[in-house]
Amino acid sequence: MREVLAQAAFQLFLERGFERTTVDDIVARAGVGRRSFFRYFPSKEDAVFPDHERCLAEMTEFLAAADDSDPVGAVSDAARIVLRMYAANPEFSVQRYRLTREVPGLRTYELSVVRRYEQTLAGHLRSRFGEDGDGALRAEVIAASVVAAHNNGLRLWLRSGGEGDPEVAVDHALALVREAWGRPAASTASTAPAVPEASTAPVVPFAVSGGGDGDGEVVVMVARKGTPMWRVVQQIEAAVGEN
Amino acid sequence: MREVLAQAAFQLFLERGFERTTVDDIVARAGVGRRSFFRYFPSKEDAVFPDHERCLAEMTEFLAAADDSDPVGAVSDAARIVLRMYAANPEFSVQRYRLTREVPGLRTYELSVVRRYEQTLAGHLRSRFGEDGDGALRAEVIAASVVAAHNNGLRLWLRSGGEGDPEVAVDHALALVREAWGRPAASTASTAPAVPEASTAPVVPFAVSGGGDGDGEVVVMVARKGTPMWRVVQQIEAAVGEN
DNA sequence: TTACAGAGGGTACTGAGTGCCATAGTCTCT
DNA sequence: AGAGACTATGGCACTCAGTACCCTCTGTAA
Repeated sequence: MREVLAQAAFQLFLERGFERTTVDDIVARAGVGRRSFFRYFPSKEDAVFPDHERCLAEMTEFLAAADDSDPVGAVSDAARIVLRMYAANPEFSVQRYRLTREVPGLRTYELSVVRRYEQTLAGHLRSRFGEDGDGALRAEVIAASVVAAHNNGLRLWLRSGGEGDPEVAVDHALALVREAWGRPAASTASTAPAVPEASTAPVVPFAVSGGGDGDGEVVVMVARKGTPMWRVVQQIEAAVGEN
Repeated sequence: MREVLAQAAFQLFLERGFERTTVDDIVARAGVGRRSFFRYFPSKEDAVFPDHERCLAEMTEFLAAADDSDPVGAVSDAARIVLRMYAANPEFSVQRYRLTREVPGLRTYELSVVRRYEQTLAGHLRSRFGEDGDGALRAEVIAASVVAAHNNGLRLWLRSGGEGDPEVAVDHALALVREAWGRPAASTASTAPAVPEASTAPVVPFAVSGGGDGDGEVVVMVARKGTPMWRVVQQIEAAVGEN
């Protein structure tokens, strides 16, 4: 039934476009009641990505069983799981890609899906790197890199119409990431110098009327050297105005 | 009017929550017609992020004027523009952060905003790296890394309640990215293009010696109203000093 | 047979977002 | 001053996604 609905929906989306297809249209073609649609898909967008939940679960399971010795390799392999899901149905994936490119609502929805993959990868890396120090930072940056690399290779394949093997492009992209992050780089983390807090107002803005029309007005500011940048900007924004 | 609506909306979101606030509630509090709301904000979510459009335009402008010698440094500095927008209104940013964490719809919306920043950065890198070979790949991965690093530092600051200087965490995070992807060394602040614009210099900084030790020194700046924020900041950074 | 459970269907409602038109203020040209 | 145009705003009606509530049907166990 879920399958029937997903297929009916996808057909209609290709025929009339996503926005010009109502849920009533979908359930009419599928021959079911409108209420049933929302039983199987929380939203209209979900019908376009019917298999991501399963794929996400698969990735989670894979990472839980992964070897601890090479976390970056593990998340790279986890990303390949997603790739294979796409590669398993080239024509569907390509059509969906074209559809998603056209429809802003679907693009946004896809972002939230990708984000969940990314967070799953980041969570795994975090658990290996540790939460403290730069562990969380490295985890998130590497996860983002892996996802970006994967998506680059995947899009390359999708734009080609689903011809050939997508894994070669993705492998190459992931190799580039591994080259940058894979080896344990000597962290030259220099603890940033603490900026002293000025108790007195660091910035004193004056608005001075200029030519006569309000637009040529000039703002004069006085700041102490060493004032934190954000505090200066805060004052200036208030003075210069948002326009 | 836009401002009035945004404030009324944000108040109500904090009071009753996002979903439990209808557009009718907002326009009632703002004292305007319902139709006007959608004139200023395409969707209810947009009212929560009223300044991202301007910030994105600012970033685009900044990158268009950026030096070609150090693309990674340029996109890092571009990311700092976003940071400063958050830092300019700490209490608002923190409240919005907490709100966004709670509401799935807002999280998704924020993702689409972040994505646009990322694509802007990637576009700039792509134009410098070249589209061919690994140029596009490197551009997208580095853009994703920069965004992830920026967001990590930003979230750290937001979770702290907006205390202190967010730039130190973000600088540190961006340094980690630069270490992995950028060329060696090159402090970010020192690459700031030194001045410029003989025609209409928007900012004229003066350093005036103060007490005797260099720390009490005072800087006087003059800016025309309507000057792009990033240009002002650029000048001030050169004058106030990097730290 | 009744009791029950679970899948699907139907109806009415809320609320976001849009299209269309009316009205008021402002600017310009003569 | 007055006609015409342009812009900002309000009002109204409509579509459609998503939800709450209740109904029917079917199969199973006692």
